Amino acid sequence: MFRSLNMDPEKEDRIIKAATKVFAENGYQRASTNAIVKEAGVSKGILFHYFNSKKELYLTLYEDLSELFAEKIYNQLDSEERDIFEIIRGVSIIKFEMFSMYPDLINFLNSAFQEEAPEVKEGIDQIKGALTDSSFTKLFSNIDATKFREGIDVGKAIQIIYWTFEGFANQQQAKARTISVNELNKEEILAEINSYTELLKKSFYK
Amino acid sequence: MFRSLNMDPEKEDRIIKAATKVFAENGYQRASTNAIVKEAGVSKGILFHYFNSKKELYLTLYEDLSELFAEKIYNQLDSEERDIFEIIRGVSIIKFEMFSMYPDLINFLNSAFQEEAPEVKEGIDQIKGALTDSSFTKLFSNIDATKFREGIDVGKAIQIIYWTFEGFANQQQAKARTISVNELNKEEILAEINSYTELLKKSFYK
Amino acid sequence: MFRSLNMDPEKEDRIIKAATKVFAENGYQRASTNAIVKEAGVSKGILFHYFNSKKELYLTLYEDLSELFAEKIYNQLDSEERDIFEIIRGVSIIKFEMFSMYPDLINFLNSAFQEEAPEVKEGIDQIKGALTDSSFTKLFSNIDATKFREGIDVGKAIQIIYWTFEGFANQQQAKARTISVNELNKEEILAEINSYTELLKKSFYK
Amino acid sequence: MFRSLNMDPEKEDRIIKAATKVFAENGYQRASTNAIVKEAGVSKGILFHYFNSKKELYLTLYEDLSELFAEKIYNQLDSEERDIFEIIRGVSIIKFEMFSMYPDLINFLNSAFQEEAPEVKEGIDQIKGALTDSSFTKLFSNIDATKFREGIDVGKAIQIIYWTFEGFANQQQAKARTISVNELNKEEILAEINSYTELLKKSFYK
DNA sequence: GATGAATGAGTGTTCATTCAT
DNA sequence: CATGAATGAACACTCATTCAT
Repeated sequence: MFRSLNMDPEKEDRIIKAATKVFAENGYQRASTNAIVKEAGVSKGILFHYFNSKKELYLTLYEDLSELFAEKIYNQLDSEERDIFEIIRGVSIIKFEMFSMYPDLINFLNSAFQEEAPEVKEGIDQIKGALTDSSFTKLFSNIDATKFREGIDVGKAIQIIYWTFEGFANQQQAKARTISVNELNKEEILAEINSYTELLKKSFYK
Repeated sequence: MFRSLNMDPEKEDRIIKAATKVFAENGYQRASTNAIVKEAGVSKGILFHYFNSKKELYLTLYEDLSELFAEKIYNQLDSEERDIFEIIRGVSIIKFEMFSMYPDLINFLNSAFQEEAPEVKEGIDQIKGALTDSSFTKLFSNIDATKFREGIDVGKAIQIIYWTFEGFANQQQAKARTISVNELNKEEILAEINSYTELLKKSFYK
Repeated sequence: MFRSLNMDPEKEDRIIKAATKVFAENGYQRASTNAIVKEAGVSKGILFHYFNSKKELYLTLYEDLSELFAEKIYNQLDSEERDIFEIIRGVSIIKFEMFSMYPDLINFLNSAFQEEAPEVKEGIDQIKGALTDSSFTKLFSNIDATKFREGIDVGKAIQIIYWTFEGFANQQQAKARTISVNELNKEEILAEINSYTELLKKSFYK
Repeated sequence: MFRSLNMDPEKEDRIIKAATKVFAENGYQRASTNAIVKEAGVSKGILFHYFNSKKELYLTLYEDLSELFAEKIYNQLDSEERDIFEIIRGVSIIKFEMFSMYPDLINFLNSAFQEEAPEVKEGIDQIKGALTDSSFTKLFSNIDATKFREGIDVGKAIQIIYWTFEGFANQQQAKARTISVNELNKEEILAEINSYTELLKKSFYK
């Protein structure tokens, strides 16, 4: 997966993991290459030997993790599914599970989403654009419009649904900073996802 | 408005404007006090004479601009209005107009909203909390629930409406980075706000 | 006492006291004029109006407090006394009492004694020289040499006695940093002064 | 001796020497890292690469030079010697010779002895404590008390002897600031050390 | 006389990147 | 291939002194 010249795969992995963690925790600017090499237990030189600059490291990471994430979604999601709520719930659950398993990955992706540093902003947007075109819109392009009530602008309805789940996810993440996730509130969260789903279905569906 | 000891008001203004701009464009961390004093055309010393630290400058700015913004909202909004769509449309329009007049102010507030730098995060949250309690929730506390259809969870419906307009605003802002706002798309944007309003009303209201 | 041009005596006093304290606690270099004016509750300008520079403030202070101290010694000491032990014991006790009443004064004088900052070092030495010549050596110039045993170099013996009490004072001061002085150890200290006196008398006197 | 990771020993030496000199001449506070790197002819970065802060540089220096000094004393002193005058004369001579060879070292150690800067004071005391316990008191713990005259408090007598030589050393050092040491006064100084020794022996010994 | 706003060189420290080994 | 020593510009912040009011 990673475009290695001659990379020792174990060392590769250590750098990837360390960089993901450090970038996720600090954002692009605050993350120092020193912290990354220290966390990875490798030398300074090797980092710049493989990735030529901090920027390239970040963007490579972003691209690869985004792809990994998209693949996961693509593989685990029933591609025949045409009900938008089922699609979004599916995505939410996959995201939720990945967060339990690879919190750094999800945190990195989220922090990248709102990264402001000009050195990488453009690069992020380009990668995001490419990915969105190739896989993300696909997700929403096949929606079964016949389930919506007459007179409803389906495109806009989909946007509303999307923003709702996005807003909800942000809300949960904000909470998660103070309260640690455990089984108890996992149930609660899923229940609340269902409430929003029901409400939107009742409103938009026939 | 600004707690100046005896600041020359013109110099005060230059510092405020410069800091707002530089912070808005770079976020807390990347923004350098050097860039601010250069932009403002003042000496290094004077900045620290009035604001004791970069952190204090940022937080003072945030507090004052938030208040200014909240006041504007408070003054221009009909406080008798109990229809949530009218409230949110009002807020959106005020925001929109302020962005045309003081783009740095709005950009600063938005960037503060998602600021990650630990030096100021807590401070931002505190100020936000104080403001939200005193004025923002007030906005939504008085909603006329009788307009909603039977069986609809009004609290959740309000959240959806809020997230929708928030998502829309973000979308517009993202576009605005590449395309400059002009009269033409102002009309379009307002039209689209209306479309979303109609759609949500049709779905949630009796 | 202080060479005031037109100084408001009450303001004068506040500056003097504040400067003594701040210099005593921080030494010349670390003491900031800001801290002094803040402590004194006066404006920055007035400090530099009366004393033209930090250096002049320090040296003026040093000179005046030294004189004050020398005067106190001179007044309270029996000038007819020709026994060196009585003289030194007298000085020690006066110092000790002054420390209880004006700790900043004594602390300032002590810190000045070992001040390293080149801006003031020379000035201190000059003042010290002048004072020592005019009053301090006088103290020791009149010693009754006949009390010493035959064959003893009286000048050197006096030096030894002087260094002993100086060393003892430093030792006490070092202790005082951790333990606060109270009545109990005041007695102890005086007792120990007496022991050293006895020992030296037994050794040097006939 | 110095805990260098992989320091080029010649560069190491330059930094050490420069820092010793600059600290000795200015004390902790006034000594600037700029002055040190300039004196050493190295880059700013490298100083902080090896020593993480000015404080650490100072304390490392202090510890190493103290040890070096203690070792020298330990090695050159006859450990069987139980006559306090011989011990102290030995120490004085070693100190004197070291001052001729490494004046900065001795000056640094002396200035550290009376360093007031709060950033390093505690650290100095800790190191001093550790050293004193391990080696210095050892020097005085084995004194032959039988040489002292009857009725003399040996502990106090030792203190007097110690303070005398300390006072003498300070006096010489103060002089040395204005007059440079040369062979001529080396002889004089040793002669004077002998006079004080004789006087104290005559007074305290049987 | 009295104020405190204003200056700008100076401080300790950080950091991405390079390169001799 | 791999190391980590080395660089130096940039950073936030301080401070004695001046001067318009």
